[in-house]
Amino acid sequence: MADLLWDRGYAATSPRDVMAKAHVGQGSFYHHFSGKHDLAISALRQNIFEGLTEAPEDAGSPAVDRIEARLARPRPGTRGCRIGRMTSDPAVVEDPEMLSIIADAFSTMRQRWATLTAEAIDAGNLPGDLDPDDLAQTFSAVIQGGYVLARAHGSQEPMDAAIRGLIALMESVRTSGNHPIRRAPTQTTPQSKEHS
Amino acid sequence: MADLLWDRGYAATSPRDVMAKAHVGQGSFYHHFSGKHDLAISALRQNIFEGLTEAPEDAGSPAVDRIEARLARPRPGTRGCRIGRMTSDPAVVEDPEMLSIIADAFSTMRQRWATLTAEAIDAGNLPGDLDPDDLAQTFSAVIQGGYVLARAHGSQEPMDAAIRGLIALMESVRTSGNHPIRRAPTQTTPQSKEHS
DNA sequence: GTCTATATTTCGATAGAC
DNA sequence: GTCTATCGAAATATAGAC
Repeated sequence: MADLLWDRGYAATSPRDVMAKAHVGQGSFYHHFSGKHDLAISALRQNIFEGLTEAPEDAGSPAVDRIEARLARPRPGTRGCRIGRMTSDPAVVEDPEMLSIIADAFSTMRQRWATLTAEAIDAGNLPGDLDPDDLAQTFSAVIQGGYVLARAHGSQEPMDAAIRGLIALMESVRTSGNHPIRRAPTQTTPQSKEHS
Repeated sequence: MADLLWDRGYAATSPRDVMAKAHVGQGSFYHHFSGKHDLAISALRQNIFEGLTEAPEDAGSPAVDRIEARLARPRPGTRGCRIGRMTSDPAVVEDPEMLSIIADAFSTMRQRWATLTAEAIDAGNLPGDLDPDDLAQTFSAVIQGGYVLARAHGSQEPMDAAIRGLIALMESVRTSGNHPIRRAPTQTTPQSKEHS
């Protein structure tokens, strides 16, 4: 069902479609799952697991480069995001269980972006007055919005353009860093949270 | 039907729902419209007209300020975008007529952003190496993605955060402008497209 | 466990009275 | 123009044979 959930959404996917695609009868279906909702929960969890599983970037490069590499990661846009598209389906949003699974997925992504962004700021490659949590949502939003634009135009290009625009902004605000060459083996420049 | 199209989507909205909401019988419905699809086209056009109708910003302020003001415009996020949400509905995307109406709407928005961005670059308030068309898609994407995040969390906050993050980036890349005080009444600094 | 009926409701639309 | 009655198909699920 995972594929059908992604392509057709929850409300528009019937058990009949699932059974046809899986080449099973109704008996099998209702033996293994209590109904459409039960199966959808399983399929949703699987889609989210796959959507959140990403190849890690080169751990050695600066955080700001890892941000840009992650933003620029190829994403087939015209199919839409298997997680984000769920939010348009009222039957999903009105279901507390499904909605919380989706909200958790986006929270996980936001946390990843925020950590990376905070790293980049700490490294001195992004201005210190930027808020990592806000920027994290901006990154998520550009990707999610990119999917929407790609589907609206039936083309990958608008999504790529949106991400290019964001990366160009990132490059424009990029700062030169903490000058690690001048970093002495003793105390570095005094930072605030020195303890813990 | 416009409201139902926004809230429930195309596929999930039945003529029965529409007739109940409008307090009319089936006879009236099928007398004025040839069917569900016909009515949806009308409702979609109306929603897009309303979605594209915006109060103009203060014409006297710099273009970069008008961009930020337009980005920060209040948008009730948890209902989603009445245009963007259509792209999740396969029945809409697979219909060439509806899809082209939606694609045109996004093209109109992109054009508006691109014009504003080009103005800001010409005024010297944004770096000249930024691409107005790419940035225009970035702006659209942050807004569309903001809607997705707001619906995923059932809260306005993620959308506001995403837009705050983008505006903070804009402020960081903002440049001091063309120094209009030094602008002489004769020829200004030579620009490329002086003819036409 | 998997299959084939069957039940109930809704969908999208048509027919025909008024 | 607007109404009620009705149709054929699909959605979601249950019943019961094998």
